[in-house]
Amino acid sequence: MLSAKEQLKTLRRGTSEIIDEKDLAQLLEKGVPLKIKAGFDPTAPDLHLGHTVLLNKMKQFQDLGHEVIFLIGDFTGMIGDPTGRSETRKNLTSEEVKNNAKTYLEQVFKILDSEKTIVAYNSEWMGKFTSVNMIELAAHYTVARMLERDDFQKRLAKNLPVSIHELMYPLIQGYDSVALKSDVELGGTDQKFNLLVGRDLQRAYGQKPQIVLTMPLLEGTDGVQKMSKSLGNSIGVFDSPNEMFGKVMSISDDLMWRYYELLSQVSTDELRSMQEKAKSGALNPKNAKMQLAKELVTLYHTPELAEAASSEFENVFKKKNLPEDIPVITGWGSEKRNICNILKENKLTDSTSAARRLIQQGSVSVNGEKISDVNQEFPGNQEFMIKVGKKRYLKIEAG
RNA sequence: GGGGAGGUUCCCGAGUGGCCAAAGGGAACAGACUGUAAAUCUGUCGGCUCAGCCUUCGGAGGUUCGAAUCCUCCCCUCCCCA
Repeated sequence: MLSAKEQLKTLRRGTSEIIDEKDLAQLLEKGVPLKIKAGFDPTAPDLHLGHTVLLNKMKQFQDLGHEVIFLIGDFTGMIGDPTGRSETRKNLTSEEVKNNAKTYLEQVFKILDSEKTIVAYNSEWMGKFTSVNMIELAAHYTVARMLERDDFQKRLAKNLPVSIHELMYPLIQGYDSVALKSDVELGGTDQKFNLLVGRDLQRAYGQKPQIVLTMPLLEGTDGVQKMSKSLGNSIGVFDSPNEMFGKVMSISDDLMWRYYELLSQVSTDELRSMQEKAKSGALNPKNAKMQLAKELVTLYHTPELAEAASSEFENVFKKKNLPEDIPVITGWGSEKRNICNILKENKLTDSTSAARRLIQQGSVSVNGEKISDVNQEFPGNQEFMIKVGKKRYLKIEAG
């Protein structure tokens, strides 16, 4: 095991807050593996890079020889975490929760070592919880303290409903820490309140309160809002190599460093030197971004696919060659057909109106020649290539 | 149970009888510039057989030459009182 000091240096990277760092240092000094807890609600079965920030931190603990517990909140999932919510979450059925949990694990072990990870479900203990237990648990916390939470405050101020069961959520999550006797709990900054409740409850149940370590929420590709699938700014763990590579390349330079810090294995020292080189002009930020994209594709796919995605990228965008995976359809014979209809029918545009607009804006080309006439027609008995905007291609084969 | 506010195009949000396919902002898309950067600027942003036509403003009817705007009923959300 590394010295406590070295461990702390690794663990501090990208971290938003450690409560309390001194206590953590003390625990690490002992040189024994710590119980690291991180809970996941099985509500979002599609993992994106935002989720991996936390997983990376778990992986670091794991690599440092600690015991990482991946807690699936199958019980809490049925309640729905009110954190940051402007409205009550829809409750999940136990069926949905089960399915989501399964998908979750498949994705998670791309990062965590499945051999070393302990997977726990909080229904294991919560399912046996009696109503008496529940009331005892509830007695450890006051309404006023619970309502201090910002998200509840906002809702109350706006006269939006807060259901009683939502007040129970932090208590149950906190009780998980009691049940697991965790030494450290990880979570996003938005989880701070819940994580702190865990400390209070551990104290109430006669345990040593856990260290709380919060990780920042990763911004999405827009660089502003947190990464979320519903906002359309996410990079999914299961995105295809080309897609993932392209999305990473499209982020801003500032955001790139953020991604480096939170998603990459590049060491903190090396990262610092890269940033300096980029500043002085010795390193083209674009190359740094390529490297990051390659690293991430390697991690979630394979080195070979990362290499392929990288050269495909160079090929298409730098050398302006055609991409390799252009969809191909068979033509429609000698009959002549209107370009707008061709675009619409092959889903290159949403409607013929959209097709017309794009043509008028000069973003449609056939065989490399810009189309300007909305009424232009093409027979389907010869091969040609349509390009819409920068990314949409379609090849028509003679038919 | 009583009283009040409101439901508008992907989202937020103007619009109270014709000039409304509906202001403004955001998102998105396209063009310029580039490193497919980002930022910025410009344009587009319901549909169609596209200089014209058709369908939209919670739902169904009605008044009117003409309704997102007025009337009736219904559905939904929120507030206040009980």
